[in-house]
Amino acid sequence: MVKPLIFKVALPVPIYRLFDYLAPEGINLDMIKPGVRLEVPFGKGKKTGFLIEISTHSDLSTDKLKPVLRILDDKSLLSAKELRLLQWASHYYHHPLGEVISAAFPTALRQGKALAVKSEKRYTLTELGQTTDNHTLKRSPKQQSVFDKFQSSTHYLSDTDLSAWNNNWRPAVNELITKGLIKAELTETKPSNPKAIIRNTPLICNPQQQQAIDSVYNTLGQFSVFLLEGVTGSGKTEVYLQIIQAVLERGQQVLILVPEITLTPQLEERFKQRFAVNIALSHSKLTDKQRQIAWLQMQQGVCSIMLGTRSALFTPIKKLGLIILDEEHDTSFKQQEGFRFSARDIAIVRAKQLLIPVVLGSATPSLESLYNVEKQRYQLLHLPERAGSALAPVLQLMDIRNKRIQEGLSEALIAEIHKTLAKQEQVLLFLNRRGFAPTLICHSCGWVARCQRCDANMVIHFDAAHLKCHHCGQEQALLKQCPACKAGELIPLGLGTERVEKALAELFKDKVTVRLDRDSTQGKGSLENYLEQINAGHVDIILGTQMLAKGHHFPNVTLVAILDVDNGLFSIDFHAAEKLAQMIVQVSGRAGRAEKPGKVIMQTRQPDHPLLVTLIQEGYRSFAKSALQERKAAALPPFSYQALLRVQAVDIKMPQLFFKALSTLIEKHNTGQTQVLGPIFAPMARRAGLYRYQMLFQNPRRQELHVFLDELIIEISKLKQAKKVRWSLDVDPVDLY
DNA sequence: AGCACGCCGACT
DNA sequence: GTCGGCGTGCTC
Repeated sequence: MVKPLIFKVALPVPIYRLFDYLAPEGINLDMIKPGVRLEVPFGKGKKTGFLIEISTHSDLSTDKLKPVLRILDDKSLLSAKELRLLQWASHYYHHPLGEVISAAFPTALRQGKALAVKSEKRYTLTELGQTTDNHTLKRSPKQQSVFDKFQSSTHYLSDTDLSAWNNNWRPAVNELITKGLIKAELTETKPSNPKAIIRNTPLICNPQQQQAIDSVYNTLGQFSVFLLEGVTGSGKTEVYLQIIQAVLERGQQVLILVPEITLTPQLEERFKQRFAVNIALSHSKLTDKQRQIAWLQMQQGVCSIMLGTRSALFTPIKKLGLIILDEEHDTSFKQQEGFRFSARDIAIVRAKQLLIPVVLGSATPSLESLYNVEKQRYQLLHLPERAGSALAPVLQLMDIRNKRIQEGLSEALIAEIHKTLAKQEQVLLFLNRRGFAPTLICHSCGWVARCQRCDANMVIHFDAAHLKCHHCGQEQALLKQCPACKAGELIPLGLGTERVEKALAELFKDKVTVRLDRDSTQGKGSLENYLEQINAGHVDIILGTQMLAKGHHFPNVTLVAILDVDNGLFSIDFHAAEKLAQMIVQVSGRAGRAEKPGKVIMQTRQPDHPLLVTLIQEGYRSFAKSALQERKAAALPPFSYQALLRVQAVDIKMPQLFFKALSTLIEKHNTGQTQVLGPIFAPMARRAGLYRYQMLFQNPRRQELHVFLDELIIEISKLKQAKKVRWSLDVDPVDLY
């Protein structure tokens, strides 16, 4: 008797194991390769899974196995290497393979839908819709949808669309063309001419830029990691563009990852201006359909450049020749829930696997990356000055101890603002707290408005006349009377952007202030609108939160003030100092241009704080050096490796029981040097109604830590106490909250 | 994660 | 007497 063939299938379920199915009969094994999507019965229903292995063995007896219902792809959409990368990531981050692979696919494909785009042919429709008033075409909904698809110049067309076009729409257009009433033509687009990659000419680079370009150019076709360190305005983008050009000329594709694409429309614009090739975008603001098209276009090699965020990392790419990761220090490259991967770290693994270079860019490189430079794992490319000999902004600490402060603004700062505005220049104020005030307190009895579900105070938002919890999003109407003593006056305590905005309106009556925070830029396009206003010079003072620190550049801003720099100095998380230093440098990079150097003022009550002093007197690199020394002394990353086990539950007892059951297992498996810290309460012990505990594992040897974690995960998934809590393992955590 | 099975309270 | 609460266990 012939042994039946077994398909080992990864399913998008939180289970750390593959599922065995009977292969369909009479399949051609030469055709069916790992990576193909399968429809399989699972429990009561069906699921879309991914073929991982074909075998003749199963731990279960054949009669327990169900047959595969359908093979969804005739060819795997992922290359063997791409599949292997996902398997590596699943293993490294200890996340179930099916969920990891699933995360790499666009939503529709994940759900087992057929490919929306089958044809590899592209068609161009020119000048459609030039009808005269008398001869408007009547279009059926189907025709209309085809018409809409062709509104932009070049389109990637599915077979269905093509036949819809030919059958329904083209005869009508042809008739009008014959009558001379419409100019429209659908032509097959010729493959792009490799000579016509560039629309305009590259800029002339300074020696450092040229050296950076040459260094990467010389390693094309080999694995190499570059850290491109350059301040704002040093011409990093031009370096990217010229390296990309070289890769495109080799007939290869490029993947560019950025922290938040909505903040970098100018980057996209520069790519479009420079290159005549097709560019795919991938980020969360696009529809699922748009993302899927972009995904397939990269997979099939139709687009040459993909510009995307974290999740774009897993896009299959036919001929990937280079990965660029801009603002590499940015923690949004680390996914903070579910599959907690670092797009930066996996990008390097992907590059290594494909033998291609990867360029990490930043004005404020992460300590890990600087350490890797020191260890000669990465090659440093330094762009030391602002291109066009612009001057770097001057950083200065403003001691506000014992000084009069009006709504967060010292008199000296107010004077500086006046001075700047008098020169018709703009001012940028930075306060990383939205809302009016972070606390509502009773003047009579001391009662404080707390969130019911979190260990946090409710934040006052006068704009929306609400109290809002910034941790769980819960809102309630603004209170008029103290609910505790029914007598006292309720007073807003502390400072938020709304409050400063109000103060600015009174202090600078004839000036225009805009506030940029998550609340004020809710509406679609409203941020862009504000930015336009600012750059058109209609705004005098810009006030905002963290979102100002990224991407945008305001050439007419010559004064930047960080209102409360001390806030970042006190944190239990050892990453805080690094993040603060990066924030300060990034914010100061928003200002000034060649002929108008910027000035950056930091209000502080800790003017002697070593972090601030080092940063200001000696710059980011010196700060990083001393911060790395501190990390080394404390054996913290990058001198050791960490994983954080987070556990939460509505009932406070459940995490406690969980850890109690786990502790003996940890002892049993921890035969190496893994340090176990905790369990302790998370810094915010209760959030959104859940009690949160955590346990930190640390080991100077990565391999040893991972062996331990592997064993631990197996034990946890067997643990019955684990079913009563929500637990997750965060490998290389960047946020210990 | 879903989903069903299973054993205890307020309803026609 | 039933409908349904979510605790428990399984999914090839």
